[in-house]
Amino acid sequence: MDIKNVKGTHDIILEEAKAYDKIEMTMKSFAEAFCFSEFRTPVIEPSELFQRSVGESSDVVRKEMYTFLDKGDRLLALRPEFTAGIVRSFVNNKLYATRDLPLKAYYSGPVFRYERPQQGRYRQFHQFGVESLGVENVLNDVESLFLGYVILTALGLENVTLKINTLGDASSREAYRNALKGYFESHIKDMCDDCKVRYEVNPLRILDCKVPSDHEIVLGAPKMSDYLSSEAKAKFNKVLIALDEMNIPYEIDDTLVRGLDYYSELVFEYHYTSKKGVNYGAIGAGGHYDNLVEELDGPKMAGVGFSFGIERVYSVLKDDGLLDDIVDDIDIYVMPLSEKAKNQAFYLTSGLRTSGYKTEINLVDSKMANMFKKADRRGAKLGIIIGDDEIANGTVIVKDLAKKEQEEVAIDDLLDKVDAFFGEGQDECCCGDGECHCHDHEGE
RNA sequence: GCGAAUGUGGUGAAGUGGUUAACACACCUGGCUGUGAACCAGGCACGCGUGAGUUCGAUUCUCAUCAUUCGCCCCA
Repeated sequence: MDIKNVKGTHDIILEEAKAYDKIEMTMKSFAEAFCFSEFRTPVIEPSELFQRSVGESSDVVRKEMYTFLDKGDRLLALRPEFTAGIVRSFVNNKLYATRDLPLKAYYSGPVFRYERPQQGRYRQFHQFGVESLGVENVLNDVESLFLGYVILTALGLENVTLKINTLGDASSREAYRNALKGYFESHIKDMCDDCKVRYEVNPLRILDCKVPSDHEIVLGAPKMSDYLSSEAKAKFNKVLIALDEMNIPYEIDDTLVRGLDYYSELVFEYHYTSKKGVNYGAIGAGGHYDNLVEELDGPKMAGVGFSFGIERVYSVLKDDGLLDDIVDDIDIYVMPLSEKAKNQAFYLTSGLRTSGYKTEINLVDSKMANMFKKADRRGAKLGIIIGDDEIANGTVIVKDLAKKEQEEVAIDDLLDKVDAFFGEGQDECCCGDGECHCHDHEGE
């Protein structure tokens, strides 16, 4: 086939899909425990939504958005992130007036950015995240930050580095912005083209520049911390105290600015280096925003949130061997030995399936040896063999595939036999209803 | 947007300016017509990303193009 997946997209299939499911279930269950509620917002939104929220000066909007005209000449965009859509939904549905605040939402789904694909970077990728809207207490900032930390820990990641910084409140940023403008005024002519644009739209972002010659200049720039208002300092300190109290290790990184324009006050990133020493950079990030809700025509209220890149979390977990326990094994493999036996075996298989056993049947003509091979490949624990002799006797052969022991069982006794086999030596199913026998209920 | 590497079957891959494109794994068939191993005998790329050029002749050389992967920027 010469039709291939679109550049930068990837198929999440089979065992990988199973792993993604586990990751998302873990994230969701903790979000629920923190009393966040799920929001499912559209993949397509008016392009303007992101221009106003994420910001014209951000690379995400400037050059990475998937925008297009629909048949009604509306300029739409595939969402490059979730926050804008969540806030839009919050405002459209007037939740600020009808629900208790802060309104706490979580989300999970695909997002799109037109970038050059490479390690840990896709054009369609998946994010899980949360937003608290209408926050007044910095402890709500800490709540989100802590949730992200708890999730990563629960997934088994031990050496998460939490980097935090504060961008200050409006007056702090205004003062700092002016200071930066003043500092860079004499240097800007020697700096890269990106920085020239940043100088005009958002001088703060110049600090993020990685061009070596520019970096020299950046080193001499004024520091945010010197321009923080006393209120901003106090807020940031409250966060730090809370983190200390909760024994969450962090690093203050005063070069941390974030690429989306709506952040103010607290910003943070979760970094990770795998046990093999591969630095995956930020696997999740977030922060506080004072003006976004108002910017999108809602009341003046602050929000805070973070998001994880599921692909990156997956890579990190895989690299550290934390996904090795995920298997897609089946319970029972049914092997009919004749055309006539296939029918009988099929009815029997259907019965086992409705009883909750993951049962597969071989319906292609195969030699017995091949069927055993297939049973092994699928990880089946039990084999059921049925041939013309068994049909004549009203029995089947039930074989413990690991022990290679078998016995002939009357068809009427089959389910009891199977129940007995899977009942013993295994923990009681967490569903507790005695019906479900699958082994995949971790995280439910 | 910039830079680098790679492109041979189901998979991993070797290879050469010229007759049958190694080898291994997987898979299929038969030996063995009801039991998972092993063994034996066969089968499995009319094709070496695509297009053009050089040449008597190209999978092998040149150019272009596309794709993949990786790095930079930026980001999850």
